[in-house]
Amino acid sequence: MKREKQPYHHGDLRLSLIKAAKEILQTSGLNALSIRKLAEKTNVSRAAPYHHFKDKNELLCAIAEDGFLQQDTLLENELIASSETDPTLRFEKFILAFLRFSTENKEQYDLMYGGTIWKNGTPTEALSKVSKTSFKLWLEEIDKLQQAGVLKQNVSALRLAQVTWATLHGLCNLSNDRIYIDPKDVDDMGRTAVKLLLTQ
Amino acid sequence: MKREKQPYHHGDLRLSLIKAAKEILQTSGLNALSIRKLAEKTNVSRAAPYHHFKDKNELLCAIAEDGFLQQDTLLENELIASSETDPTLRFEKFILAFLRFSTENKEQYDLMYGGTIWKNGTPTEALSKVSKTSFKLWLEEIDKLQQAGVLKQNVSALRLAQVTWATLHGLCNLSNDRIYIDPKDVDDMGRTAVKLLLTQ
DNA sequence: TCCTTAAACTTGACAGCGTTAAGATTGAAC
DNA sequence: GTTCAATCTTAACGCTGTCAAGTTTAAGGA
Repeated sequence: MKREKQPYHHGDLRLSLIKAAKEILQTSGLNALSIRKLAEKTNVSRAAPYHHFKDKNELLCAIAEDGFLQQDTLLENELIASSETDPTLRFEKFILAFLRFSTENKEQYDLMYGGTIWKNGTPTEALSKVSKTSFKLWLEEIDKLQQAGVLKQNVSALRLAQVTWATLHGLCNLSNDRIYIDPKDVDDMGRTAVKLLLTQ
Repeated sequence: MKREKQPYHHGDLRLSLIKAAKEILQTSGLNALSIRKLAEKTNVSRAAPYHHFKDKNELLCAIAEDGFLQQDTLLENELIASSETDPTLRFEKFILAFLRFSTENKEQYDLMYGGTIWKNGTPTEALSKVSKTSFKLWLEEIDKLQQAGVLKQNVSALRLAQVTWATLHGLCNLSNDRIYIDPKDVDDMGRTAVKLLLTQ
């Protein structure tokens, strides 16, 4: 399949690549995401993407970065729009919104928090930064809840944030990978997690 | 690099392949594990492995299966040998042993519980079976703890087992992928998780 | 207006991967 | 001793990420 005639300069290839990549991720998963298919889909040669990303890893990092921004605004909006003041319900809302994001963006979630990027120790500077910012959002929320007395106080806020986040992350993984959990139970599981973590 | 002269029939190639694969996993990670390298390491032709495994996925499943058996006996021994009767301490022991297994066998753990096999919905029959058996071990332990009153009773045993396991799994992932957690804190994190989950 | 330059893009090539088809070798069973 | 199925071989296909070398083009200075 030959490419259509295109102007020699694409215009905004970088953005187009990310957009196309996200589409492939949604419809066909990470395994199906290759630079070459991406190039074809963007009507550009195999090597063109390398003028915008050092290698495939950098492309993946850019997608993950994009995911963090999406997720943060989504969660912030959820909290602001809700105007929920009861801390317990606020906590539950946050958790359910997080779970929903992860199930609606499985593959991108995987890229954001999974081993593909992190295990090999190859996150971009930019990605490292947004991921930390994102965790800070969670940490602050947990801190508020702890001060409001709905979460245990015999552990440090950092540890509390880490462990609660691990719970959430574990649920997302179990659901996305379909191991030990039926995805349809995920909301119920989220509510159970809230129950468990609350100081009675 | 040519292969040494070897007898035409290897003897027990299937086992040798799994053994060699585990070595590569430990030393170089999943990315470095290819059928071809495996064949070379086993002094056998590229296509030979396909007489023992339908495809690469089946090989990976066999390694994961092996991991479940290892892990189960390790955890069972830990519990039996300990002769710890205090439920809380018993719980902590179990959790710490689990975390230790995951950090000492990162890549195999990833294969056992990660998306590589499960997300694509391609676990072997045998693998599905041992993984369920393994979860049952956890479920029984959690059930005992709930009946002993150290875990909350306002949720079903199954849900409790799933959520606590998600917490554990989340910690393993965070530590192995080195995101949000410094691996050296993992034990402390495990103890924190225990504190949080206990009714108290 | 022309020339230069650097960015964006191209083709061609390389090594590595999983996998299959077709044929060779062998130990074991009859 | 012959047969037969299991085990293993080589050769090849199409896919992948990546790089080197050359081409096109937009933009800026003379």
